[in-house]
Amino acid sequence: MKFQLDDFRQNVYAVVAAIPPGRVLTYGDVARLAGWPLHSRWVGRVLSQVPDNLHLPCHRVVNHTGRLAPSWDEQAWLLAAEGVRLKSNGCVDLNTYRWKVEKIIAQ
DNA sequence: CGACTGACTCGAT
DNA sequence: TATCGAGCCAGTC
Repeated sequence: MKFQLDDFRQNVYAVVAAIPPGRVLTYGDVARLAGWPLHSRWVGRVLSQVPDNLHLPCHRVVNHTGRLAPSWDEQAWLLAAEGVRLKSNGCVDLNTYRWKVEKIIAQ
């Protein structure tokens, strides 16, 4: 199956939209759930291009260490508003907030 | 065609 | 958790 950015993007949207409030996912998780485990980098690219009118909770997506996206200060604020407590170094506590899900998109 | 880039990840330290 | 290095993959120039 050839990689299609449009399909991938749709899956990413679906995955991100399904993240419950107060939980977070890593880019790798989103990529895996979207059906393309090796495209974690593409998740970041897609999320950076997601139109505002979709109102996706992309602030609930962080990298695998819990670090937030660079040059996006609003993310920390949004997370805090949902009760996600950041560690003093600005990282999300993945052990506490990482969303544990097997699979939400049928391939 | 090739080099570079990135909101990434993983293993070792 | 932090840092390093190597691997990753499609887009861009």
